[in-house]
Amino acid sequence: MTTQPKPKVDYEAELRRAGVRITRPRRIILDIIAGTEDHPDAYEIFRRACIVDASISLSTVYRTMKLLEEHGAIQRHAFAGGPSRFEHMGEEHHDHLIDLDTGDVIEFRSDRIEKLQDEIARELGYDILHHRLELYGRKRRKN
Amino acid sequence: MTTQPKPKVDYEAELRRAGVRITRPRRIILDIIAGTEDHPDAYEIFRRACIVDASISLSTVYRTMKLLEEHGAIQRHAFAGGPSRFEHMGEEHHDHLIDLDTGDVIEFRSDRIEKLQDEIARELGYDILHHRLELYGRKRRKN
DNA sequence: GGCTTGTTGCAAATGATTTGCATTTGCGTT
DNA sequence: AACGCAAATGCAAATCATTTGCAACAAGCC
Ligand SMILES: [Mn+2]
Ligand SMILES: [Mn+2]
Ligand SMILES: [Zn+2]
Ligand SMILES: [Zn+2]
Repeated sequence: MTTQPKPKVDYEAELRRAGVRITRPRRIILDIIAGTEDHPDAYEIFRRACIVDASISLSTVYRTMKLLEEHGAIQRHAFAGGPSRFEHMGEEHHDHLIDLDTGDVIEFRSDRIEKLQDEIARELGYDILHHRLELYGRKRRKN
Repeated sequence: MTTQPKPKVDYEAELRRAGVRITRPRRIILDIIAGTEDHPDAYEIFRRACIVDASISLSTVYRTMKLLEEHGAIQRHAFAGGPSRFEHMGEEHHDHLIDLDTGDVIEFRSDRIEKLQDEIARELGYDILHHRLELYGRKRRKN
């Protein structure tokens, strides 16, 4: 009955194609992360999944997050001082600004920074496989 | 007896001034982090401390790291998939490139990236208190 | 040298995440 | 539609990094 806002990608088909069994818990978890724009942690996903099916276990959430991560369906973020948080793999890469007062996570993207990172790595003789850029701050006092 | 390569800052005096008691374990740990240029984790610091005084406990290492961090004497890094690692607070800020094959940590600094970060935060209405920029990569294949 | 209070070592507690295992289930096959 | 088997699940117990309670101990001050 609960219809998710049309997901950009059909993860279910994609995973099935990769030989992954689509079980009931997996489908539920997949719908949750495909249907949200925030960055929930494992326990929050578990909580939301329980609303749909109270028999789902936290272990399965963890196992599924790892599986989805390995298949490139989701991304894991380890923000400072908290458990891992997840989000569906979006079309375009972005980094995050964390509001230290509210905990809000704001997404942003800077092609210039991305480019500079590549240049730096190149100069050091490296190829970047992935990176992590997080800004931690608070709302500017409008004085 | 063990003389460290002249530390840039006299943390001991600095801490004492702040009302922190300089105990034997603290002095030993302080010497270790002041005298190294790498990024050891708590257990590695514990191991090195034990060479000087086998009675030091891991708890004390953890407690001391937290204390030193609060007093701005050291910096804590939580690189992907491992325990926290520490380094003495250097004169100038820098970010890190982690070699995924060897685990080596390479330091770098880009004023342009630092500046862009500020601009981005400003545009979003934020002031950055601190940030985290880590590049994960591997040596470029010289082909 | 003794006093007061912060510090230590040790063991037990925590929080996040993983894992062993017996039971269940997805899904290609009959 | 029922079978069969490997893969997935739930639950409890195990791990890992880090923290904490508490009694014994030691820094800094008179
Ligand atoms: Mn995001
Ligand atoms: Mn460094
Ligand atoms: Zn980025
Ligand atoms: Zn930086």
